[in-house]
Amino acid sequence: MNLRELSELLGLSQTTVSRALNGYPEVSEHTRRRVSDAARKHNYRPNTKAKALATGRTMSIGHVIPVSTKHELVNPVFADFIAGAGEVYAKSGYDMVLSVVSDADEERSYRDMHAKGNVDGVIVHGPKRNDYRIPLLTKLGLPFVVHGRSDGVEHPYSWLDVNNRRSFARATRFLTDLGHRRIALLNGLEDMDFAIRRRAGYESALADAGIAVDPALMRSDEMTENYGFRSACALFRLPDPPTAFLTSSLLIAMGVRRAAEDHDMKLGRDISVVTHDDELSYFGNEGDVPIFTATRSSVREAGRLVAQMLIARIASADGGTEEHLLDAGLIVGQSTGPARPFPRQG
Amino acid sequence: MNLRELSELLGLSQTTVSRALNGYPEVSEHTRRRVSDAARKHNYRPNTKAKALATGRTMSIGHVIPVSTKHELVNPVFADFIAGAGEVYAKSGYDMVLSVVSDADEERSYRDMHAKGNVDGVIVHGPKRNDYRIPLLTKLGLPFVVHGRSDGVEHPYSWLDVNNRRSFARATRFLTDLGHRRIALLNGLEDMDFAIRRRAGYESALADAGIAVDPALMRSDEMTENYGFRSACALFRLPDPPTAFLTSSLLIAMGVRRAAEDHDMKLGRDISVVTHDDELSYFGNEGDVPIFTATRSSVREAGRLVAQMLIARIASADGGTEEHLLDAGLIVGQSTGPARPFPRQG
DNA sequence: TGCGTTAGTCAAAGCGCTTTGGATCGCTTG
DNA sequence: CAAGCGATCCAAAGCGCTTTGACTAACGCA
Repeated sequence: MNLRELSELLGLSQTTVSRALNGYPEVSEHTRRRVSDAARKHNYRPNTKAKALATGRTMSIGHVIPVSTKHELVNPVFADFIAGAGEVYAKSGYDMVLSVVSDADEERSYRDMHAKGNVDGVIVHGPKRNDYRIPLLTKLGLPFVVHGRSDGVEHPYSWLDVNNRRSFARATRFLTDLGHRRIALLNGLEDMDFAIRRRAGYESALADAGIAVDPALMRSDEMTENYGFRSACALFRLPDPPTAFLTSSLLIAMGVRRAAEDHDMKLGRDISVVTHDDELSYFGNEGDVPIFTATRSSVREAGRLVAQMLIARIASADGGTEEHLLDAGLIVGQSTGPARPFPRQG
Repeated sequence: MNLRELSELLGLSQTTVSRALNGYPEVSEHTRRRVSDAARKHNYRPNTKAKALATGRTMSIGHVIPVSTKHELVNPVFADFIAGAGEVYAKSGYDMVLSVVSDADEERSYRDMHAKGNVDGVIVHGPKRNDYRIPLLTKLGLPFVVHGRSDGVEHPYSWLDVNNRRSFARATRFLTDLGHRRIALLNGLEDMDFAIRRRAGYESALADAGIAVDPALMRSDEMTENYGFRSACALFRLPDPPTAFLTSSLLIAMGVRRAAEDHDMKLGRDISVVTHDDELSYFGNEGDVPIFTATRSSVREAGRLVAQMLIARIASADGGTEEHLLDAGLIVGQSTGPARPFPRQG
């Protein structure tokens, strides 16, 4: 059922039917009702491609999700981010188109999206420091919003981020207040903007507490459970091991927990862990007293907000940028306690 | 830069340029080269919408990912499945369009996709027993492939599944061989097809070992870490608690591990766990002797295969269906050992 | 009565591509 | 020499929608 058929069926012109359906005022209430009844009855939906071609708007938004070539890894927060964004898209009539792309092909992927014209805008995921995508997209004139920020980019752009620096400073401060002085930082890849900010927060809080930064306690890599496990095991073997860990994701924290338990240490008693928690739906670090003490910020909510920002930006192409800084709360759970000397084995 | 501009630039007709670019034979090698050089130079990409409208093919594939209204939960295996599928799409020039949809709106979502004509085919995720989507899509004539199967659907359709029944039978047998007789099953939601098959495998292996099925040891819910934790805690309180667990996802298994450790029990020594492992990239239940003994099958590889099947199906619309049953291997890890009496507290 | 105004409708152009159905040219063939 | 043919190329139609510009009928007003 297409517009022509529907209009013939009604004995009206395509113009009138189209206008009736799209809420234009130049059509009588009586006809409008007649048209929309018929449309509903025959389950008419305007053909997306034709509509897109005619209006120049595709009503779809691109997400380029990079797959690390090194580990073939997809960041698990995407699932929840996309759930949030998808919710908003569904309400606003947008489609979400995903390109899963090895990070080597990422730039071409953005260029193609623009040239092929199959999206009205894109969301930029996982910005690095001085991320090349921001000037690129600005130059192309493709509307975008960044989830995160990029230190080093001077010109204005729209972004939404959590206050990584502040929240990691708070978390560190929380640990030093508990008496910890050997605090390990298990961060994400060090070229990621968020990782840089988190480290800065950590270092500044250490400085405030008069503790020297020890590079031996700082690690960064892709945020897997195994990375947490291996790192913790290695750190336990140090002559002067840490009594607390600050980790950039729940997965890492779970790895630390596994390592601790393998060493017969209990979280919150023998060793403390604070993690960032994106509130992933299937993890559920919830409850009155959650498992992990955490800096918490819902990535799903971020998805919702970023999607709204982008839609607004597409609608009014006046180029005004918008910046949102979310505050991550510090939630105290079972994984932290006063510093204790490291329990030496044997 | 569009086709008209490019053809004017070259002093050729749009027809010729289009044919040159699409590899039709009616154009001389000399012109073809001239055209493709110019296209490359000006970074010309045919406009997707126009091409789609003209050809009737959108070159994109839909994935409807349902968000459980109950828990607002997105299955974390999607991220990896989509990574696999996306890889294939990228190679074949397809786009992936995602609809994140609360399961109440799911049916409408499929109907809309078909009526709006913005996808050439869809992939059906998470089939339940006798899933209504299969007859629906068949009726609509929208090409599809199911990831999983649906017991109760009679007419033929294309699917790819792992041998859930067999692999869970093997896993159960593995545990009974180790002397376990009280084996708990922590399954996914019981209306899911895979959950039904896994339970069937579990029950048949118990029967083979002459063990009566105890409903008190069987649970099913959405597969979160918390569900694993809470279930294990509850089961530990039984008068006759299980000595082993069979779980449907690594997340559940991690919950069980946490519960065990809270009860001062060690996996593989005091209690055994076998889990299904989708080889999610960020979990990495790897190594020579992985953490968990597991029935293992890569969901990313499944994504690749399903995508290929669908593309083939779209290309040759002759309606022949294809069925693939993958075998999940049983990998022995550190989480299993001979049965021991449950360590009573106090 | 004549004319401007307004509400309601329509025909046709255009979005950027593919594809059908010629057209042209240079050569070979009977 | 006329006809036929392959190799190239082109004009124009069509995909299904929106939107511009025009048209018609009805109405109010001087």
